[in-house]
Amino acid sequence: MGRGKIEIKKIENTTNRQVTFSKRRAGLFKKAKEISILCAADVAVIVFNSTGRLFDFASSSMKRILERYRNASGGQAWNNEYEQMLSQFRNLKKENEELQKEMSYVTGEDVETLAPNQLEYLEGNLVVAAKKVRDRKTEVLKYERRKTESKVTGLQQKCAILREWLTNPENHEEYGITVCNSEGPTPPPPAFRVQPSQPNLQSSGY
Amino acid sequence: MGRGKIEIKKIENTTNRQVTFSKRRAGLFKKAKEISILCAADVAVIVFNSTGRLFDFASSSMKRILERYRNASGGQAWNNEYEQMLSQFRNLKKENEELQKEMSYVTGEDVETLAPNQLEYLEGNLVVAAKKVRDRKTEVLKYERRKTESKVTGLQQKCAILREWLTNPENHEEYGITVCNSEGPTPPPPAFRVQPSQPNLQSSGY
DNA sequence: TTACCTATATATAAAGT
DNA sequence: TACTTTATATATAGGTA
Repeated sequence: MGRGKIEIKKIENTTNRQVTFSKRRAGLFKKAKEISILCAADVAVIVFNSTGRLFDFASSSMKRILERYRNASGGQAWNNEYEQMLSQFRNLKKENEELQKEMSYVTGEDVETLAPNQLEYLEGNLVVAAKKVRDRKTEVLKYERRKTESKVTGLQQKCAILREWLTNPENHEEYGITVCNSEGPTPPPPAFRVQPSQPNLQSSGY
Repeated sequence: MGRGKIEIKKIENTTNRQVTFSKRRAGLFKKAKEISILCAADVAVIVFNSTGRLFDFASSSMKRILERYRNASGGQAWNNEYEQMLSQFRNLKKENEELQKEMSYVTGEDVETLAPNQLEYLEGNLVVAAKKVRDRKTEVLKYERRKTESKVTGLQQKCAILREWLTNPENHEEYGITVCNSEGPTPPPPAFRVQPSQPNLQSSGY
């Protein structure tokens, strides 16, 4: 339809291509509108031109048509992002429910449903956990005591040095800043990590 | 274009409408294909006919075009469902991480990061939980013992009756099936619910 | 439905302005 | 570059099979 017949293949001349695009886009949208009115159809057209610009037409709400499309196409041609998140979401939800259930067991709140042998096992775990916590508490307290003691020792040494200075003022230069900064010979604690209040726990192994 | 001109308004004759729909749908998709080839455009067309059936055309992957549309339209015309799920997803994830952290504390696995007073508190909770579980276990065991005892009593009664029958065979008809089914007078347990191994825990209150 | 026919309405390629 | 014109290609309404 035009002065000459054209082959359906990419128009290489840029200007020409843009002109044709504008004309045909208008035609396409007009046709879409007509079929939607004539046949009571719901139509959406989405077009990106070769430079990536978006043009769209929808006979009603684009949002609604796309939602409807997602339902009708059975999630088949839906975007990965959505599907992936949906599946991740379900997994998370399941995991969450299990965690909450376990949590309710482990706090002794929802144990009415458990059989005697399960109760036995749970009790054992709780006792072990309590012991671990108690042991750790002891360890920490011991470490802090040691730290404090070494601080005391350090201060005592410092005092001794100061006293020495007062007694023999001519030896001042022999002791430098070194002495003043030393707070004691206590070694760092075994595997003692202090982290901020929100540590990242990725592993679920317990 | 056709034998006669038609007004652009809904075609009331159903057959006619369906025929026109088929023809124009084919035309629309053809035009969409042509513009996509001629102008190197990316085109998607979605059509629902008046009975709700879906027809679609995409010059490349429908999935990709819709994703691209979502980005290009700035999420404006995106479906609520997605946004809502995204926010729910984030909440769940956060909740999940917290639960896992708590779980790791409560099993005594990840207590290195806790301060002495936190350890003290945790230990207290664990001891309380262990006691609750132990108490429940005792309760269940007592209940089961009672049940067994009443079963024994029932059987003893049955035996007595059978012995009685053997002694005085002429009184058989006085005792019916009733006696044989009675397993004892034990009342139902106080708030004792036995559920299958995977109970549904919907409430998160604890 | 589905496909074919054909007169006509429309769309549009290319040229003009 | 953008609008108008115009010759021609295409789409399709209304039939028929």
